[in-house]
Amino acid sequence: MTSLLPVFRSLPLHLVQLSLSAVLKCGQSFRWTILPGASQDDTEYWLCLRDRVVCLRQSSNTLFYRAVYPDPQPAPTQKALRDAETLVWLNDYFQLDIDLAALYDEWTTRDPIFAKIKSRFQGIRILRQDPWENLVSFICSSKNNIVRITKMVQALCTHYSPPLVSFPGEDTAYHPFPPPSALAEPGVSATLRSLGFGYRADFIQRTAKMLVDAHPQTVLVHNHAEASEKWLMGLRDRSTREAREELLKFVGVGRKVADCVLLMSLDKKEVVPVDTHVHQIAVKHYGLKSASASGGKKVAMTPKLYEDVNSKLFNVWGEYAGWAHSVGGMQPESESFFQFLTSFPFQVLFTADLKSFASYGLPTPSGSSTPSIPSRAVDPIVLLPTPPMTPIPPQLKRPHDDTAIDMLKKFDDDFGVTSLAERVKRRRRSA
DNA sequence: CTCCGACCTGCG
DNA sequence: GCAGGTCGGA
Repeated sequence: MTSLLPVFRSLPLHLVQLSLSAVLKCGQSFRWTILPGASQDDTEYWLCLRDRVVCLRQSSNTLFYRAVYPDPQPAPTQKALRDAETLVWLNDYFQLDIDLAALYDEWTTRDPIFAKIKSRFQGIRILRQDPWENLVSFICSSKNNIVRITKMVQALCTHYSPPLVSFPGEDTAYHPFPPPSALAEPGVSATLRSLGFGYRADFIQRTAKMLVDAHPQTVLVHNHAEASEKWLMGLRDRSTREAREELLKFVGVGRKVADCVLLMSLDKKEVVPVDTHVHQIAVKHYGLKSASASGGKKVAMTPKLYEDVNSKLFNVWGEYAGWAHSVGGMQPESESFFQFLTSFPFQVLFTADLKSFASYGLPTPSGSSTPSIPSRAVDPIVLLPTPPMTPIPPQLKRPHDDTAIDMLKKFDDDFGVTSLAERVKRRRRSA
């Protein structure tokens, strides 16, 4: 089994430019499989594309990549081509031509609030995702949380797209994201409801049908993008306003979802999607005038308010405001911040790997400021073992000491909030 | 054009 | 009873 996995190739890339542990679980893409290793840089991230499963691993200064195919024994020339393709995909998906360090510098200059939090959240960048997958994923996101969205997207793939690769002795096969035509059939809606999609089931089926009807398939080529997917991709070349207008025609797609898609798959880097938490952050940290006097409790997100928040943050952060929001949105008020803190890889860090916090762009425990980088990061490509597919040990699922709570208190102090430590305690008690 | 309730499911 | 939203009718 292990022998079927190709060796890793390496790409020089500093953690400042990309932090997989932060980016792949922060609510942009919901389809990455996390295979935890003994330590953080043994962790692997797997994503099933149309024709291959991409596997990534990261050390402080290197990104490691390989891909697994349905046909594991290609001709040598084919093999080289595949590696080249994977590298091209990586560059595109992570937008590695964009210098994130330079952007952080610019946001630091423009925004003292950003300057204060940036060291904790290094390497957070916007992915350049597939528009169709992105659209469906965010239709799922309304009134929802990351964990459940992840389950829904996974269910979508296993039920509506044939497995691309599977491994003997493992129960999980890897499925690509299903094409629009697979979700456009009338029966899909009922099936998705039975899978727990709730009211989003109808949105997804109807959106898929609208797309397929408007851009019918003339020729079906296996593993290739359908006409409607290409049309969606073409929105990258339209203006932000035009592209948004098109997206808003779909059911289940309001301003927030449309803006997420514009930012995360249609190259509209200046767009800041506004949710209730981003709104709160804009009021608290960026002096947005609160609509409801001093109370500031629950204000309905009207189109006008949306525009106010949106343009306010654009003015603060500038041309790459949407990218800045993915970092600035990681403030203690934000739900994504909380989910990020309590999500799996983070919790293992809390308990198992405190010394290397800084290397993951995460808060360093007071006292230690030196990120300890494992020395074998120099040449781990062939030597690294295949990551274990064992489930997460139960004792690692929750912090077993109070270190995590202490760190959260430090966050609370720094930001003048009192919620995080309490919320984690509550959550732990109920677990 | 703004306001308001309903909508699935899951978790506190 | 409410959640990172959207729809449709008043």
